[in-house]
Amino acid sequence: MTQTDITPHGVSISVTEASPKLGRKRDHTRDPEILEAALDVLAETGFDGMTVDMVAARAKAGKATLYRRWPSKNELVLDAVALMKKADVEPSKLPDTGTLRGDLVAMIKPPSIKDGERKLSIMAGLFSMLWRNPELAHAANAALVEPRVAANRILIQRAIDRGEISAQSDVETLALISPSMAAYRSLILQKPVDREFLISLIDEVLMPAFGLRGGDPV
Amino acid sequence: MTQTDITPHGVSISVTEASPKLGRKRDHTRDPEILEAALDVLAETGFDGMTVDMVAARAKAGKATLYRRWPSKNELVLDAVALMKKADVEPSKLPDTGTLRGDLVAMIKPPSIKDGERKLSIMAGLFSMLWRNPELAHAANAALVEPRVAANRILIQRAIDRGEISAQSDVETLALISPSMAAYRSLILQKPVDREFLISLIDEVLMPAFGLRGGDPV
DNA sequence: GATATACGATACTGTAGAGTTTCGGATCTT
DNA sequence: AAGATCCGAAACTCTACAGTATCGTATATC
Repeated sequence: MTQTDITPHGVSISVTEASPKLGRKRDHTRDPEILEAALDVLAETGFDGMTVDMVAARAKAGKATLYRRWPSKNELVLDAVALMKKADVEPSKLPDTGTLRGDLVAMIKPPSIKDGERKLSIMAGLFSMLWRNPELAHAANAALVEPRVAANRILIQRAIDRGEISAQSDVETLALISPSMAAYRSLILQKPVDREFLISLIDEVLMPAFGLRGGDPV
Repeated sequence: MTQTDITPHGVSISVTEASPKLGRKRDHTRDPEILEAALDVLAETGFDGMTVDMVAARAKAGKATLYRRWPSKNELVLDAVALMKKADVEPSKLPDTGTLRGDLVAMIKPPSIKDGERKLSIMAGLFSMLWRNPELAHAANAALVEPRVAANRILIQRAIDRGEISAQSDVETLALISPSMAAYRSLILQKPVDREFLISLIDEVLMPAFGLRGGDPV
């Protein structure tokens, strides 16, 4: 399971599997580039606005090359979304400031905000598709949202463990607040999910919901 | 401004405006039926999956009839979404139980839940479209979400006025919590926004955020 | 360096659906 | 009742795009 072994989506095209004694090997090193291009186009135009030609052009690849690797636009997008999982937050890299609020604030550094914005764009682009494709809906949630929710879960659990917040707290619901409101704000209100918003979210909603008071030290 | 004067979307097609001395008048009484059919199809298949033929079939109308009234599928959908505004919650009909929690719980009676589900379906169907059409995004928010947020604002303001919750409460942010989390749960998690969820939302998130304790008397 | 193969570019095919036109029948107006 | 106009149905055109096929070029393997 190497790093480059990304998302073969299980579809083996070559049935004959003839022995390639001579010639050129299939260059799979460009797969991630193509998938990233697909994500860009997806985020910019949405699934239905997105054409395979756009993706090919963006990746400077031939359309035929894309079809050599993915049997359809659907599979391409599915793989592209799956690629996002690589950005999973490692538990060991989570902030550990000693207070829940400190941890939450530490989570919203600029690179994280930008990453979040891209994920929301991709999510928005997927939506019409999502509605008719439960498999994709699940994959999208797993790749785009669940990592952040999982991180929140860990931070909250830590706060419970050190007695900062009540052990009766509903971790599952609480971990969903921030992603929920960020998604709504971005996807529906089409307003930016910036530091100011996230801070006010922490102080106005999250901290009270944890039974704590929001603070000013940012 | 009569009741039936729904959504002329400002496009006057008849340039000549010749005097129709004889014959049959255009039957605009069916416009709402057609728009409701459009909303149904939209909720079921999403904007991009929706075809004008589907809408015509559902409304038992000819496709030509639709195009006689709306210049394009876009305008049709725009008008259909605008139609939803009719379901605006009248402030005078809002519950007034004496406590904020009582009011909030009273808001989630079954018919309201069903209405909310339909709105979320429509919202989901619109999404890919929304992404490329800010005008529609605004109209959708105004018609589908804003009414509920406005109702929440009123309930919260009342609670402030009678001293139940702090006057420093951020009404705007707090009014958004419930719609945000409901939308996220439905659109992204594709889980039902049912009474159980809404109650736990009130008790686990809203009430603490208001500085109150959730109660059991449902 | 020869050769087989993958590559990017581009031309092509097939289909689905937006929007138009046509037409016989229904219905409002006088 | 008569005539003008609207209706639903269905056939039609046109365009966009998914997916395929072709071709000259580039490159890895031998």
